[in-house]
Amino acid sequence: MAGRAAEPEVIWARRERTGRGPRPAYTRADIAAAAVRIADAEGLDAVSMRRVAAELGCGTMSLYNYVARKEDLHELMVDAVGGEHELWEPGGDWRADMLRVAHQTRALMHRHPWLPRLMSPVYGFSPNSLRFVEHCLACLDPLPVSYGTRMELIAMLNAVVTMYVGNELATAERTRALPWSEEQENAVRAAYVGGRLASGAYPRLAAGITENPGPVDMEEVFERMLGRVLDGFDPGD
Amino acid sequence: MAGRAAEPEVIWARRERTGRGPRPAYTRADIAAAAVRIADAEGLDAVSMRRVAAELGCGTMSLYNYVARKEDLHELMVDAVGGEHELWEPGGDWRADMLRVAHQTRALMHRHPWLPRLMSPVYGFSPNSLRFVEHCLACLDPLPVSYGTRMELIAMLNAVVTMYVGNELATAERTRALPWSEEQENAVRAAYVGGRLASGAYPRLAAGITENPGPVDMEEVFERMLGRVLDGFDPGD
DNA sequence: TCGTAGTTACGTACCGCGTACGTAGTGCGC
DNA sequence: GCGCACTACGTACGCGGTACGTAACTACGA
Repeated sequence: MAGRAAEPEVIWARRERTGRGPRPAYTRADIAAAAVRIADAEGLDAVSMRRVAAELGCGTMSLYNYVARKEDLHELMVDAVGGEHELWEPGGDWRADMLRVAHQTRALMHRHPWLPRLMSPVYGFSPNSLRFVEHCLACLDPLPVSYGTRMELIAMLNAVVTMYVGNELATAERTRALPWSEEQENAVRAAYVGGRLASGAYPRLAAGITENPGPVDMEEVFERMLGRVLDGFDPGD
Repeated sequence: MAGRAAEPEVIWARRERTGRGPRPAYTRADIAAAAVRIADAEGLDAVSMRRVAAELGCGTMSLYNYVARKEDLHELMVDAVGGEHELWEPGGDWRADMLRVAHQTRALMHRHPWLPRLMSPVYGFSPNSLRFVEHCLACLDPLPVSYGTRMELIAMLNAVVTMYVGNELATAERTRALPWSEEQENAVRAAYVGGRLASGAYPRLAAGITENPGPVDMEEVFERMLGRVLDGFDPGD
């Protein structure tokens, strides 16, 4: 009957400073930066409330004055690195501009390998996310399709980039905690898959591997993928 | 100096029964089924080693005879529901067949809302995953492009479907643990975004919302997306 | 045939996690 | 200048993954 109201909390909807009481010792930016520093250096799993508090030099529970849940800390992190996106004046060639966006996103994720894991649709409303989408829309001004379609383009391009780079980085991020190296893990997996393919149960898969046994050029694949996504939206004038 | 070897462990590479010692009380299928049951009913976060062991009726640590890490349990889950994919004799129309694959995947994810979260590239080697990819390749037999390109098509389609359905389900899965409803959360977010848009800082975003204020038909969007992905690979003969 | 080695089963224990709660201190607004 | 809303943070709870030790059990080599 008593208890608390249990109203939905969206961190961006609450102003950072309320006026009353002692001035907070840290800003949201400070906290986000500390968390990002830890995640970059030690992986996302090292980002705990205690660890971030220690990094800041304050008590663990003090963090809860700034964020209601750990998840909000993640939102702060995503927004913070989203601010690293360089926004330029679109040049009129929407295809070139969107390619540049995609490459920038990929670079961002390489700088912060934990980012793909935190890329969630529900985080799409942070200040820097809004800015980013607005910038994409500006790049798409010359594209003669509805806003709805433009949004779909942006969503799809981001999804594909996130998935692609997530794949690129997954093993690396994963094996960070494990007692063996990425190469060892890959070797064991390759040996296992090789054995399965040799069983003859997957003829096409085997043929695919045979066709191109060497390591794939990931840059090339990425480029091709982007091209295909954009093709799907090109009215072809 | 002593310690253990610390060799990479891939669960699929080790046979289920070794012959020596008492016969195991459960099969991998039993364990996977128990975990899936819990995840379906109570969400992925309810799937803990203790909880799964309780569901099976055995001691917690007994599970570690079957899986080396909790992550392996996740692999078992993904593989188990992957077995629900219905594989048919491809009919010669690769486009229709791949659309059917995509719709089936989406249905699978709706049945198991935790699946998108576990869809990781490193899980791509389980028996049922291999079967699934082989089946997709069979569907693509009529498509006159290299195996490499076919693999890229499969990867991209799966990525897009996973992202799309993940978005669809994210809030639902997320708010399961929270003390307020999905509708309340959405309302608060919408109010916040409305306020930001009213600030005038994001004119194109605002225009986009104005253009289509009603709720979007997600089915339609899904269909359009699939079409675009496939278009990108259609040589057009 | 019979050890014995490789397994299974599982209780106990450790450490780290997110976070509820209570208390003390602080400074703006009335 | 009083009071209240806020900050700071120590303590504690319950739960998580899992290392480790022990006891029972069974297929295999001698």
